[in-house]
Amino acid sequence: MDTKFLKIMSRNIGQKMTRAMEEIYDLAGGVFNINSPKQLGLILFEKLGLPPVKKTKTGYSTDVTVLEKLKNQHPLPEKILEFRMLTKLRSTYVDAMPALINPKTLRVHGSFNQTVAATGRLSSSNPNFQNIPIRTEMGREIRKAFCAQEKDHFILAADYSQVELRIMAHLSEDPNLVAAFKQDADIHTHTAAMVFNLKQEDITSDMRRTAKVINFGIMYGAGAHRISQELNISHGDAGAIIKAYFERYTGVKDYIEKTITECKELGYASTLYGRKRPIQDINSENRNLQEAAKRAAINMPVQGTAADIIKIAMIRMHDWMKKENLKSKMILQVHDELVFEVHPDELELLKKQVPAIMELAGKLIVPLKVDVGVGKDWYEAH
DNA sequence: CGATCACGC
DNA sequence: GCGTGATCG
Repeated sequence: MDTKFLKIMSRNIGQKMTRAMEEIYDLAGGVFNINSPKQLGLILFEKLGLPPVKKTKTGYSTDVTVLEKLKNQHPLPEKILEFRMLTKLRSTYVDAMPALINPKTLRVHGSFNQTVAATGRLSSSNPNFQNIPIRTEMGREIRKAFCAQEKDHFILAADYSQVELRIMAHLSEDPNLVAAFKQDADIHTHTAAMVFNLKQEDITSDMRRTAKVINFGIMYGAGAHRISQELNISHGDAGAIIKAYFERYTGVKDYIEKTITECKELGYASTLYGRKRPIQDINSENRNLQEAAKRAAINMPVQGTAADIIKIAMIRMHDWMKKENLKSKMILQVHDELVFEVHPDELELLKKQVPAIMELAGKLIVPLKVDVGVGKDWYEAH
């Protein structure tokens, strides 16, 4: 860990927080606890009279989707979002990491839990290395603190490209999806072309974004309800897009139906390698419970098989590194990614062998693809 | 300690 | 869909 970097970052975020806080109190016309959704709800929806978009069990929702929708009506919601991002980054990551450094090793040693996630994934705790920010630039900066212990050593990150969709292609044997991966097409652009019945070169970035939501949604068993929320479109439009998808990817449709039927008969869903997850609620009388169980049943073979494959890769990686007496270390797993601390003499070897071992860990009817990055820290390695 | 929110894949 | 953690009340 680069603790000097984290210290500076903490100070910088603190300054931004103070500025945001002052602006928030100004816009709200008074002091309140910004971290309290309850107090914030009163300010937004009663004092300022903004329209409450969504409710929670206990009152007004103030989550990111709500505040995004209120952005164009009042300047406060955007400032709240900024403040929330800053506090999240500082309290969960920037200030938490240094406290977890082991004084003997000067490293942070988290736990990878093998018997927590129902699908067979690992989970990570104290700290959770599997949710270090990457999506926003400010968050991503935190990864600069995750660096090699010794000078001249490197961080190497290797991640499976679209592994879950490739597994869906294998399990469903859908000709369209299989062909896309055999051509190594941009899968979201490919799906957009299918759904909107256009040539790939005519796909706009907005259509691609829609297709990306659909691709992920399919693997989560999402229906028109969730898709409409994610894309901020009507329930009817979302339904039409899903219908178009299943008309083009009939193999995926059949596979999903088969998975649910089989789960109803057996009481479990399983991965390609036979790992089982009991899903009792699949035959529940309660509609909500049964629908949730269906989504879990659809997702288990995909998410669980990806977990099986990366675990096979990790075992083979360890055996190989031991046999070759390597000084480099496999240090993190992030569901579809492995991270290594690399001795400079071994860099070229690992750059070649790590993706090779990962790509061979699963035998699918479509190729597995692994992208590799190298740098002095986790930020540069991506 | 449940609820809410936000970070990741 | 699957997780962990900070914070509030």
